[in-house]
Amino acid sequence: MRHVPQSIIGHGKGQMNQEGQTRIQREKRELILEAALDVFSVQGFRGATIDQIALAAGMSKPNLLYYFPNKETIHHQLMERLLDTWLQPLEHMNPLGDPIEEITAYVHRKLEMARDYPRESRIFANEILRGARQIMDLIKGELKELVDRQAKVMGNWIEQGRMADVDPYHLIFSIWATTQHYADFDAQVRAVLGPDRDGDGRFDEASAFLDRLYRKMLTP
Amino acid sequence: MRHVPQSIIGHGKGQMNQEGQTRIQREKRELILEAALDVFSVQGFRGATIDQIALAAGMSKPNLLYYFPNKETIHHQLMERLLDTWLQPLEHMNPLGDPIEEITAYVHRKLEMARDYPRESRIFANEILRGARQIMDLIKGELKELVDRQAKVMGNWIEQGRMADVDPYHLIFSIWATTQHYADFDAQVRAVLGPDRDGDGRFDEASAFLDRLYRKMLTP
DNA sequence: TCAAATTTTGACCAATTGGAAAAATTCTAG
DNA sequence: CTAGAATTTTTCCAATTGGTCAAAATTTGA
Repeated sequence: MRHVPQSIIGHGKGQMNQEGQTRIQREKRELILEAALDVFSVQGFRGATIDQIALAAGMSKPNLLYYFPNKETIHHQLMERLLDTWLQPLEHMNPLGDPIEEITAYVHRKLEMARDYPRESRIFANEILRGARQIMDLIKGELKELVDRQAKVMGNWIEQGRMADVDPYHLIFSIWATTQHYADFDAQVRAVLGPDRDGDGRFDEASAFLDRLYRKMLTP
Repeated sequence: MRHVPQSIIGHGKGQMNQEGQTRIQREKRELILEAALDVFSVQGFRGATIDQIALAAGMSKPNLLYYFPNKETIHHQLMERLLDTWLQPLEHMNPLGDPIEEITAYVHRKLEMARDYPRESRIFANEILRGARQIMDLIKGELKELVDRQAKVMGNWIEQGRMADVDPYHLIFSIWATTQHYADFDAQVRAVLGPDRDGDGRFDEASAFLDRLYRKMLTP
């Protein structure tokens, strides 16, 4: 009989723990998602094959399909978990801090993420380019709520005359755009800057540039 | 015998014109590239099938393959032609004009392109996300040369104290990022702004926002 | 140790897809 | 009109790929 690992707790005289997952299941799922991150971020959803992911995870395709029912589920689950990481910097904006420092700090954190987690950035870019079909619920839910909340914080700052009067939503969009650009369009950035400025130097330059850009814009 | 439409001028007692293309060839190639733009911009390179493109162009798959030898060639040729359109706004920057007006005008033109030609923007985003394998030569050639040239123009403006001292390359990147964001990440932008601000209003808001952003940054 | 449960494997299948070959049809210059 | 060239259609194929299934191997709690 085919065994579905997502079985209910207490089913049979199982050897599962409280989470309904065995040790091996936890480890292998983790391994698969990590491999999927590698493959999806380079190949996109349609371009990635289950075989590639399985290979990257060091197992056979049927073995992988023992842990996830299909490709879409892998992708969706990966997305869900990445969104949290991805939004974290925005959560950390402190309403009690100085507006300009808070926002530029956010810019820097976001740029660091583009540098340190380019795979995550590219997977999102890919998914949203395609219309975000698989995560539209998350975007209209979790993500929108967070943005709405922080936009309100900025709105208050503006009312108090502590930062320039700019549309908070478009401000956030511009921060996303300018920072993620260095991950998503890396190939172009490198090609244009040339082999001279090849190391991670471009991120330092970008950091200085964006700092000036936003300080100037936000100063009332 | 299989006929290769790309035959040499003067071969046989052909009925071709000077360009080595018959009327039908010109029309059909055009039709195919337009259809390919539709399909590739939505599905990406791997996701698009020759069948889909053929259907969109109103012909059969083998018929399409009479005009283009394979999928890659269609994509590459489409890319080549789009790059010109895409770079045009940057060419129009006038070294003799006022720096701030020239650059903000560029921003506005670029934003209008994101609004009016989102398919083109998305195809590029997709290609560059994938490492730009198919157009790296164009990026390192045509595109880089244009950027280098305009970066030099900006460098002169900076030397003359007519605009703030910012890295021209990162300035250009930021303009690309912020404007194309509204085409490439359209799904997210719409979802976050909600159904209220649904029309083309977001582009007007973005236009005002970016105008302020760059005027403030560029003023010495 | 051992039996039940879990994990892995190997063989397999059906659908999709890129592309080839050749016959059939349609154009077009003279 | 007509012959040769260009275009379109029909048929087909091989590779890839998502996914299934049953049997074999391994792990685990008692």
